[in-house]
Amino acid sequence: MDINHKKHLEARSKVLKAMAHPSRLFIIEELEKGEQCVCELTNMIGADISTVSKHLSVLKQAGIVVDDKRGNQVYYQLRVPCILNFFGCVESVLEAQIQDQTSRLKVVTL
Amino acid sequence: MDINHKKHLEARSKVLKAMAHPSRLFIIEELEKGEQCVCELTNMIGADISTVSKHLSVLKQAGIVVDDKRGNQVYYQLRVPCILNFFGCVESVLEAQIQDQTSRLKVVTL
DNA sequence: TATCTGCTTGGCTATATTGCCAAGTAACTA
DNA sequence: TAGTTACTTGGCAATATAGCCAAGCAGATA
Repeated sequence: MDINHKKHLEARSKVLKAMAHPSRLFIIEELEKGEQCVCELTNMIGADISTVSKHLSVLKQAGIVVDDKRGNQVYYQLRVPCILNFFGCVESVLEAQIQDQTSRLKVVTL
Repeated sequence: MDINHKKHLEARSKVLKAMAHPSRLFIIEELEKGEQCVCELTNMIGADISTVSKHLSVLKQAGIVVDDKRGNQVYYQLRVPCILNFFGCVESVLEAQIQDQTSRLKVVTL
């Protein structure tokens, strides 16, 4: 595995890691609908505003969102438009898991 | 955010989290080419075999790979065929990052 | 049977992540 | 100017993750 490939894998994994949290996935979903301020996201998520702010900074650091201060509010929006597509495969994995569980259940109840 | 949505986000984030490591991304890439035994992956990654085995068990737990013991070797393969597509969006994020860096460089060198 | 190979698991330490509270900052408002 | 709102940052404790070594186990081989 050459050094460039290694760096590329590290870069990819950082993006995935930034997305790999329920609240951050929720934020991404909401931002698909349009920009949102921190306070609105905080209301919807129901955690401390400092926690939400830190999640947003993780997403920003990873290049997934950008922020825009207007007045005393900060609005976040997605930086890339394709995140929705992104989940087709995650869903396939989840469906496969459900099939597994179902077939195990069948074995048990036979 | 209702409870079902929350569970769904948790399930999604578990899959992403399982993928969010350079060695595990490497494994996924290799398995796209076809099944591999633990020893081959270990050679390519260059870590302890126990480390690689644990990475594989993370991927298995997440439903991304399946294992098949043949003789005294264990072969792993992808459980879902779509992982390659999956990265289109990650790449967009990375490209956006590079654009950012480039434009910052331009500002500096003007 | 004894031993070797391929792999997994337990145990450990080092490091990272999460989420809250408290403190700090910036922009409005009285 | 003083106070309020919206947000970020620092600090802390709890928890999770990563990687190595050592030990265990299953299957092949002598």
